[in-house]
Amino acid sequence: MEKIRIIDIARKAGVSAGTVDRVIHERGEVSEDTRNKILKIINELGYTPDLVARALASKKKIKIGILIPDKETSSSYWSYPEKGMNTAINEIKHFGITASYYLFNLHQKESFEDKAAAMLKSGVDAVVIAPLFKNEASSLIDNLHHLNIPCVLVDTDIPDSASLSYVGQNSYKSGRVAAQLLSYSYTGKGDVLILTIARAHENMSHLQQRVQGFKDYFNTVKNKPAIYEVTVNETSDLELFEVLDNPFKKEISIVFVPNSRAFKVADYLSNVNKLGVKILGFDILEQNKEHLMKGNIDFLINQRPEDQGYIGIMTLYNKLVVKKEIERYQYSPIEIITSENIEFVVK
Amino acid sequence: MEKIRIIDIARKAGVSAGTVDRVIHERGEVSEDTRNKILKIINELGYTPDLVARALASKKKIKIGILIPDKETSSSYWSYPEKGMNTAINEIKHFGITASYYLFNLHQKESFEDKAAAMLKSGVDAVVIAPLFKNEASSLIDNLHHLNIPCVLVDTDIPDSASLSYVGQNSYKSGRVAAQLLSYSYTGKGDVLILTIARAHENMSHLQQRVQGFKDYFNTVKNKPAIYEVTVNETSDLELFEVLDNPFKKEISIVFVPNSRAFKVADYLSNVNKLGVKILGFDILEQNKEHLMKGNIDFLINQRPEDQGYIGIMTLYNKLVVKKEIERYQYSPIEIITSENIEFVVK
DNA sequence: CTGTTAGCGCCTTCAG
DNA sequence: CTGAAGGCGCTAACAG
Repeated sequence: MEKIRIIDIARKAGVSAGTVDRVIHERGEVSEDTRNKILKIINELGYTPDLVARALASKKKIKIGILIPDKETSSSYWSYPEKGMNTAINEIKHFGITASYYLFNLHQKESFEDKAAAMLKSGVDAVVIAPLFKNEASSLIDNLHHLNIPCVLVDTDIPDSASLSYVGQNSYKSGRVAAQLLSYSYTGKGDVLILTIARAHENMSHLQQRVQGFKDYFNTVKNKPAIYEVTVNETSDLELFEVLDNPFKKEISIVFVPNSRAFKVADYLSNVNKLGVKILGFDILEQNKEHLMKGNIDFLINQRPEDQGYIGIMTLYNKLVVKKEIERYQYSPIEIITSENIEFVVK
Repeated sequence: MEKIRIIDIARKAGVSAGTVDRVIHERGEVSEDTRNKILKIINELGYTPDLVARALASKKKIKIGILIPDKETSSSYWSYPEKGMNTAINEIKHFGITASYYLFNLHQKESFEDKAAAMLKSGVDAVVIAPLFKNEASSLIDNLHHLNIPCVLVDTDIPDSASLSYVGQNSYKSGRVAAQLLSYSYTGKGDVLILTIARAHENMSHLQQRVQGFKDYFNTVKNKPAIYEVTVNETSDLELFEVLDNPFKKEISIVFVPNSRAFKVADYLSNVNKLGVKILGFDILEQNKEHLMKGNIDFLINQRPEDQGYIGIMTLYNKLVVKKEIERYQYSPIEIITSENIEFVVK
C-alpha cells in the first residue's frame, strides 16, 4: 500500500499537480471534464491528503472564537474547560489554527451579548460556546448558522439549534445517577431534600433536568421517603443560613444539590451541628473537595470539564481539518467521586 | 513573538543550516567552539523545532513493539487497550512511527517469553508491555534497559524496574473505593465475602493489593461485619458452582470480587436463587454489563483500558518525538460504574 | 569540520 | 482553464 501523492494522480490524469489541487479544494477554474476525471482517479486510488505536508505549505489560518464564562464569576469552574481548550489549541496550532477567548460574566446576559457581538465582529471561522443564556444563545446560533460558521456547544445544550455538536453531560441521567447512589444508603429513616441554591434569573433548565431525573429514579425505590423541593436565592451566606433553618426542621437524611453549591449546605449543617445527613452535589470545586474529604459531603458528580473543553476544540479541528463526520451528541461520562477516588480524577 | 527557524540561528551564528542541524541532533562533526556558540543562540532565542516540518523531511522511522495479551485468552478485555493503541498509532503515524503487536497467551508464561524474544529480535526502538508475569517481565525490562530501549508498562506495575512509566490504576486504592461503596449500603446484617476466582499460577499481586485495600478500608467502618476470604481455582462453571456452595452457607450480604469474574458469582447466585446480595467487581466485560443492568451486580470498577492503551503509546511519542519529561506514574481514574451511568462510560 | 543542495507533499502565485 | 515554479522548515547526502 504505497502512499499516493497529488503528483501521482496528476500524472495518471495527464494534468498538472496544480489542477488536481484546484479540484481537491473546490477552487473552481477547472473544466467539468478534467474535474470528473480527476475525481474519479482520486476515488480509485483512495487518495488521502498528507495533513502534515499540507500544514507546512498552507498559509490558510483558521480562527476559532471561544465564548465561555470567566473564571472569576464561576468560582473558578470555567478555568477547567479553558485549560482543556488550551491543551487542544497547543496540539493543533501547527495546522494554522488560532483561538481567542471571549469571556463573559456568568450572571449578566448583557455581558454574554456584548462578547458574542465582539466575537462576530472580529471575524471567526468557527466557534465553541457555552450557551448559558437560552434566548441570547439561540439567536447567536441562528446568526452563526446563516454565516455558515460551525458552532460547538459545551456544558449546556440547546436541543433544536443549528449547532454542530454538544459536548457535555446528559443532565437528566446525571440526576438519576445521583438518586441511585443516595438510595443505596437509604435506611428508611428520614426524608429527602432537593435543594437548589441559585441566583435570580439564572438559567435553570440544566438544574431542572437533573432534579427531574433524580425524582423519577427515587420514585421507583421501595419504602420511598417523602421528597421535598426547595429553591433558594443565592445571596449572602448569612441570609442563606437563615432560610435553610426552615427545611431542616423536618427530619432530613438525604440532600441532593443539583449544582455546585453542595459546599454551602455542608457549611450550614456543620455550623448547626447536624451530622449524619448524606449530601450529593456536582463539580469538584475546591470547597466541595474539602467537605468531601472531611466526610461532610458523600458524593460529587464530576463532568470532566477539562475534557469537555479539549473535546470542544478538537471537534472543530476534526470538522475543518480532518473533515471527519461529527456526532451531534458527545456525552461526557457521569463520574462518581468519593473521598477515596478523588485523587485520581481527571478534571 | 516571531517563529524562529534553523536558518535564523544559523545566520546569527555565521554558519550554515546544516551545521545547526548537526548540533541539534548531536550528530557530532562540529567543533566545540561553534557547537557552544550555536547552543547558546538556540537557548537565547528559545528555539523549538517545527515538528511538522521535521516529520515531513525526516526519513527516520521509530518502531514501537507492543507486548500484551491476546483478546482470545482474556475474555476480550485486551481488545480495549489494543483499540486505544490503534487510535494513538493512527494519530502519530505521520511522524514516522510504526508499531507491531506481539500478543501472548494470558495463561502461559512461555508464550510471554517467546513473544518477548521475537520482539527483541525484530529490532524495536521502544516498547509498551503488560508485565503480567513478574519474573519474566523483570528480566525483559532489564534487557531493554541495557539496550537503551524505553519501556512503558500498562495495566500492571513492576515497582522498582527500570521502566519509563506505568499507566494503570493504583490497585490498593481501587480496593478501598470498592469497600467504601459497599460499606455505604451495609445495613449491619450479614457478612462480607472476598471471592477471588483465578487460574492456578496466575500472577495475583494485583488482586492481593485490591484485597488489602478493601480490608483496610472495611476495618475502619463501625459495626463492621465478619470478612471471609475465599480463593477458588477457575475451572469449569460446574465445579465452580459446587465449590461456591460452601462459603455461601454463611449469611453473606456483600461480595467483593477483586477481578473481572463478578459475573460468575452473579451466575451462581441467580442459579441458586439467592437474591439481595450486593456484588462489586472489576472491568466492563459484556457478561458483567448484563448482570449490572439486571441488578445482579451493583457496582463495577472501570479502569479505562482503552485510554490506558492510548496513553501508553502517546507516552512513547512524547518521550521520543516531543522530548517531554515523562511521569513515572500515570494513574488511571478509579471509575465507579452503575446501571445508570454505564451508557456514558469511556472504555 | 562545514557549506551546499535536493527533496518531503502540498499550496499558491503568476504566467500563459 | 491550466502548467510551472517557488517555498513552508527541516533533514540528509555529498562535496569540499
